[in-house]
Amino acid sequence: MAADAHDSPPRRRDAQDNRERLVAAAREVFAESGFEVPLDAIARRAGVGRATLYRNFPDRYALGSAIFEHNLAALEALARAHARDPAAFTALLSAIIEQQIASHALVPALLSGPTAPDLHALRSRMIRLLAGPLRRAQAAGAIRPDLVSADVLAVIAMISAAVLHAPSVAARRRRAARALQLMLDGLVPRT
Amino acid sequence: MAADAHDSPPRRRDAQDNRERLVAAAREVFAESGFEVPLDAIARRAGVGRATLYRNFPDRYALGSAIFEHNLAALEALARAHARDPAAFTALLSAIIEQQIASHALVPALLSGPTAPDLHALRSRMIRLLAGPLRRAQAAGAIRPDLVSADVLAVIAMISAAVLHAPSVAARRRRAARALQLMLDGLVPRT
DNA sequence: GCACAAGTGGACAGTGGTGTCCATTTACGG
DNA sequence: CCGTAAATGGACACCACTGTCCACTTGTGC
Repeated sequence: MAADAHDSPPRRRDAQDNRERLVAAAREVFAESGFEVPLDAIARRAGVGRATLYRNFPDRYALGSAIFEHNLAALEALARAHARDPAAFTALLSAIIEQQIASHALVPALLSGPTAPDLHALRSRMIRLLAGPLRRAQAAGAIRPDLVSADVLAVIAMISAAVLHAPSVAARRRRAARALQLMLDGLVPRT
Repeated sequence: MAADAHDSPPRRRDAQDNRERLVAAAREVFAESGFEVPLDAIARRAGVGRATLYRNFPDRYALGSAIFEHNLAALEALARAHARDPAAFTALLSAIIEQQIASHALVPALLSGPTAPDLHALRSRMIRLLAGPLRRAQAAGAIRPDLVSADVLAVIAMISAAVLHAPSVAARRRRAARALQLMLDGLVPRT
């Protein structure tokens, strides 16, 4: 899972560059055209041949994992930064949505059934990452006590759905904010 | 829009039967395999050739519209039945979700951008259908007063997303109920 | 610089879905 | 019954995407 740099003979610099370019291109293209975009487009955007893409990532989900991995590291850092903050949970939720707006890869990766092998590990990390903040938010009375991990994944999927078909990034942000507001407050008026 | 039975020369009975079989098959297949299923599968299920399918419905969305039309009629009947009930809104919401569980065609049809021509009319009917019950629910204090039509479509999309990847119809129902509960009450505890 | 392996990308065949065409079948009116 | 036109469905050509192969190019250690 973290055996990158020490046991295999070091890769050529250009090869490593291409790999990074591919991940960056994938993030962009997924954001523009959704997760089901043809892989051709990603290779073209990265300025490499198809073969290079397939050599680095056997399929679409491997690419998704790479992006997901990257995002997850950022979220874990954020969680550590808010280690004692009862508002960490909602901050993480916002960050996750923002990532979804930027890449469109996270949620399909999160939800896809048993399609993906290592993807399951990433999903577990995501759940583990949220467990602490969720518990703290519940203890502080900020989040309903009956909310469980599966609910949180569902909530993420739900807000993503509200965002999906928006025409622009700005529109996506607006809709995400509204959806999060409705989700937190509920449709039934308070007091 | 409702010029079916009087101006064109009456169609042959078998042709009409086939058309109905196709719609029924489409509803089943969409429910089992999602809206993006190959049209072959629908023709096979209906026991007709591909050409017959294409003659009746130029594309996937025409099929979606036909199902949608049918569902919408049922919802309009339901709305009339609850014409004075302040709980009509939530009843309609539940019914819509239930339809989505049963067909998977409604929400993609509702959301798809400018892809579809007559589909826009159906979406408008849906919004109009919900407007009255929404206003009544708001007047009764059952639904937050700032909720607008666009929000309602978003809410429908959100709950559908929570349901999408469930392995069975029973699981879908369970998840739909939970999502609706979270949506109505909100994630933040009450009182 | 040079040799050599790592890496590349265009070309290629395979696959699955779409939409159309036409010889044959089937319902309907007389 | 029979003639006719509507209707059918399998065959066909088409297209987009996938995944692999191999002759060539490019970094890297000496």
